[in-house]
Order: sequence, then C-alpha cells, then structure tokens
Amino acid sequence: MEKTAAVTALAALAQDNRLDVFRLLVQAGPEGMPAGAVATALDLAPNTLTFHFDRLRTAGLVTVRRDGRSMIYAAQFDKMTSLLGFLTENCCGGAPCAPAVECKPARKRTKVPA
Amino acid sequence: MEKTAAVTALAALAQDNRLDVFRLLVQAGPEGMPAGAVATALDLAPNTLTFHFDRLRTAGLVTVRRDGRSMIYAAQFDKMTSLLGFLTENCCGGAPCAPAVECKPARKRTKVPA
DNA sequence: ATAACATTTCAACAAACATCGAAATATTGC
DNA sequence: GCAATATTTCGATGTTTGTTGAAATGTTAT
Repeated sequence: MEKTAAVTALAALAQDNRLDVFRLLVQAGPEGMPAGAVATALDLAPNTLTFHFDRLRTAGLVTVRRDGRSMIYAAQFDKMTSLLGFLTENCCGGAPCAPAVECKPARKRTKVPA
Repeated sequence: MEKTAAVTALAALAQDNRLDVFRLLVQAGPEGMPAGAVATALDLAPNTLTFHFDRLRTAGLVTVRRDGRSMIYAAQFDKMTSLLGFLTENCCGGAPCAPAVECKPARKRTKVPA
C-alpha cells in the first residue's frame, strides 16, 4: 500500500461517525447492509451518511451495490488488512517485529441474536 | 483503548507530514531524535513541525523530553500497539480473527549505516 | 549581560470538513 | 402514469485544519 492510500484510509477512519459506520459494516460481514439500516442503527441523517459512505468508498474501505431501492454497503476487509499491514510494515524500521495481521470476517452471520 | 482515543490517534496519523514524522520517529527508535533533525530530514518549518508534534503528542503517539536546547521527540510504541489492537479487536465482530499484534523497536540502532 | 541557537507561541488565513434542509434521482407497487 | 420508498445531489454554513510570518521563550557559551 502506498503512503497516500494509507493517509486516505486513516483519514476515513479518523472520524467518529465514520468509525462507527465502518465497524458496523465490519460486524455485518461481507454481505453488508443497506444504507437505511446503517442510518437507523447510528441515528444519522441519510444525506450525512451518504457523505461519510463516500469518504469510506474513496478510501477503498467500503463497496456498494444496489439491491432494489436499497444501496447495500459492505466493508472491504482486504483494504483493512493492507492498512494494518502498512502500519506494522513501517513500524520498527522495516524489521518484522510484528506477526502478519489479517482482518477477515470470522464467520457468516445469519441474523443478530435477540 | 477507547473509541475517542482511537479516533484521535487515527486523525494524528491521517496527514502526510505527520505520518512521515511518526514513521521517522519510529525508525529512530525509542531514544527519539531532536525536533531540528526531524525538521531538516523532512524539510518542514519549525513552527509547522511543532504544530504536528502537538497533535501526535495529544494522541499519545509521541513523547518529548528536553536535552539542552533541543527537544527530543520519541515514538510511543505502546500507543501504536494499542491502536492496532483496537482496530483488529473491533474487526470481525469481536471474534479473534487476527493474531495479536505488537509494535516495538526491533533493536537498538547505533547509527544509520552509510 | 549579551549574543547565538533551538524551539515554541501567537495571530491570521485559505482550504477542507461535517452537518443541515430542500430538491432531485432511481426503484417498486398500484 | 402516479404515489411511495430509499438514497443521493446541491447549496449553504459554522468548524476544524495546515501553513505562514513575526515575536517570544528557554538554553548555552562568552
């Protein structure tokens, strides 16, 4: 990962609402969830949310696909992994002081347990 | 680590010059290096640099101590480690999908090899 | 005490950011 | 086609950010 990409990704995560959004998407798993669901879960105005989604998407941390009238946003685990990689890679002067880190969904989630 | 602290740390790293500064300090090792040396290495105005140091320090990513008329800045490896921990911890819905990451200086550096 | 050096503080300013309200765009069902 | 739903786009606005120049502070040497 290039430094510019890292800065963009870090900036995308360096905001309260956006960090919440991203973490919610991470927990939602690779299938993602519709924008409206995120909006209600985090109590954010839909247009504000779009703004933040855009930032996350530009950073490559999130992808979108349309499903009917809903837009389904999903976390991009690969990008998260490479960001972590970049941070640890440039840690310790390039010497491998940390084990490889990978961030991928633990398992497929069906529904949130009541 | 709390979310607020994470956001602050991420914001501190989410800027070109600051990421450079931090990485330089990381490579300098736990003994750190004087502000002036960082200024020349990265070609930054001293007051601008102070501004960025402040941000890093507020985020807990850096510490200062005075040595004569120089201010020695050093990376705070622990903080970096806990930031990485926070990011991986909240990855995958709390399930441990990634091995523990630690970021500490590889070894003591004497001088940069020519 | 004075001069030189290293760094910080202060005030100012353009640029980017986060949020809001209103209007526009797509999609579905009638 | 028309109304309803889901989301985005646009314009405006207050806030934060990054940089600069000038002045102030602290430290060392003479």
